[in-house]
Amino acid sequence: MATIKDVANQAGVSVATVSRVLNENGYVHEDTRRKVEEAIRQLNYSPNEVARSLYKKKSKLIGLLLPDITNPYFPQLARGVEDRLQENEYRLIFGNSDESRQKEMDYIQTFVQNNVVGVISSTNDPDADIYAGLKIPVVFLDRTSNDSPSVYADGREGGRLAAREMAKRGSKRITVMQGPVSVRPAMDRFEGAVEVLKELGVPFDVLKTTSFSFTEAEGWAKELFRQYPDTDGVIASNDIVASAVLQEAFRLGKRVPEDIQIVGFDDIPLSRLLTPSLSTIHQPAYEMGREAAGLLMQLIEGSHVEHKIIQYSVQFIERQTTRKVDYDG
Amino acid sequence: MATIKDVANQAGVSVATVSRVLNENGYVHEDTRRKVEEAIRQLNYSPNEVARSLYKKKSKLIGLLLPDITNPYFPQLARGVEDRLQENEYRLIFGNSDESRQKEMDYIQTFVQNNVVGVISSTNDPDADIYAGLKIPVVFLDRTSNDSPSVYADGREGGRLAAREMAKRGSKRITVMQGPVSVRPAMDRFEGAVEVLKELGVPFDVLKTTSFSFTEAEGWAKELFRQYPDTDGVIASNDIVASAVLQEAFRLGKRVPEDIQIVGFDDIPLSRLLTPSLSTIHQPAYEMGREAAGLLMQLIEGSHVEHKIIQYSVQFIERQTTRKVDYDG
DNA sequence: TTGTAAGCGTTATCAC
DNA sequence: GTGATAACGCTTACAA
Repeated sequence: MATIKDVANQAGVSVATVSRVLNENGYVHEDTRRKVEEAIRQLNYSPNEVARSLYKKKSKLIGLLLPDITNPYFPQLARGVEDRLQENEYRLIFGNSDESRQKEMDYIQTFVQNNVVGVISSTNDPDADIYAGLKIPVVFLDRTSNDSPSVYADGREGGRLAAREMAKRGSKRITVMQGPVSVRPAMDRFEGAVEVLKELGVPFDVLKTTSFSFTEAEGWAKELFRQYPDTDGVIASNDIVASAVLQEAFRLGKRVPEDIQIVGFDDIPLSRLLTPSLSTIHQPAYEMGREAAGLLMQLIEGSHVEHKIIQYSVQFIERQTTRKVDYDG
Repeated sequence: MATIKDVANQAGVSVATVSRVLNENGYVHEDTRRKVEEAIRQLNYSPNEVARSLYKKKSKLIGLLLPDITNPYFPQLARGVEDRLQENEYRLIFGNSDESRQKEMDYIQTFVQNNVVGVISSTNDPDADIYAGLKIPVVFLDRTSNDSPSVYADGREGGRLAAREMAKRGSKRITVMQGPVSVRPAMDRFEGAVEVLKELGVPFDVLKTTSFSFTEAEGWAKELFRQYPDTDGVIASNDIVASAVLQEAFRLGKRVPEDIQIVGFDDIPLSRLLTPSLSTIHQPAYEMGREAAGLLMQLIEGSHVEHKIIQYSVQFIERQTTRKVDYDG
């Protein structure tokens, strides 16, 4: 690979001059600029970001930490982040934490070791020391904490919405699936749902689950119907689990939504391709990713940031796993 | 952040000594080692990877280029890659190419600028100059080309399998969905299917599609039944499209698999959660990702590499969108 | 066994 | 306008 020195030689100038044309600062005569640019072209030179980073103590790298990209909700967040970042030439060092504290710390450490200028994280513990001690901006995505910059969706309201829509559509014996307690959005949803159900006086049961994994989803679904065989409405902890419940309901010969209604969470792309298509609570994942990236870049570039905590509202997407209502309320 | 110099001061030794204990090379007295380690601990020091990378012209970073992580097949590849790499402390700079040549080149360039030691790419054009010109090892994943190192699945055989199983189960008027022509595995599947269908003399039609996107999948499905309303078997180009076809079939009142059989490709996690669950051609995506990472690391570490091209075999997963056969053949 | 110093490819300061 | 040169944090000859 050609270095700035090679370019300088080729153009018959000093490295300082080359650096000036590269960074478009300082004076440089039009003729020399042309010579330099020509040399750059000839040598197909492009600057070594590592050397830059070392000197400036700043890179064009950003660390992204997600729980598990294998859960279809996260790729959308990731794409939003990436697309927005890419517009400003930032690149991503990416890692999955699997909700493991250790992995999370390891990744954060290598982010720092590689001079990343900012971090976007969907951690379960935004208040952990690792984050507090960071000297670079951090934006929490799909998570929130006190007044740290964060972008997230209103899970609690999502839970309320789900419960309200179920009740409105006549479910009388609802089962609320409670996601992992350590995952904040999961708890928010759960609490929101319970809040409304109590308020409305609708009887309900709770099924605790401890993961969102595909493999376990089927297990939760079976467990659900084993424990509550005559539930007529399920508020699932996310769309994956909802899909498993839907499938299990069919296996048991129940009609959806006639015998049992189901609502999911997230609105992952596949939920509309199910049959019946899945009613769910929509979160604008892609947009949230973009927003987090935008916020982070503002923080990095030091401009004054107005709203450091951005809450997106969620939306009930009526599809076919819930019944129709022809009145309003 | 503390530097090696701080550690040296704190321990009352030179930076060279610190470096020696860090890298466990050269002689260092047990007592000094202890002093240094103590200083490291006290200062919570961890070496600057950027400086290392600059000096050694080698980082612990690897570039991963995937078409679109939003397609549920790719996260599995990505996880395989990441998990394997992580065992050896390599980290990932990650990008989505969207099958765009420009984006691809941009990413490859920044990979190089950041001193990555290797690249894993699912490009549509492994023979492009960008790759040929790279001075670092490249492994093609889910793709292959001549004798460049690659890890991929036998798409052609997948296509044959799909066709054979459809025919065996009695579909008489098959529609083969042809994926994007620029995507090699898609073409392989297609050709494999056509090969067998011709061989067997089963009449078939072809529906050309140009993407794997969720949003367009529904369009292809509608188009399929518009053009070939009485097809009784669909070989879809992947599971996403297959799901859309399944849904559309229901909408049109067709019974699956009685009236029409459907086979997908990839075996993404959600395919088994559909109802009826989707029969499909399984590719060991996670394993392939791991393998690609392992191969790349061998290449990086310069050890002799035996089989540079690794083809995985695929497998027909019989689920509920195909009929049962109680004889064999 | 340990220290000194050169060098990795940049940028920025300061002369000229 | 342009060119030396120090500095960024590390590793590795080479000396001691």
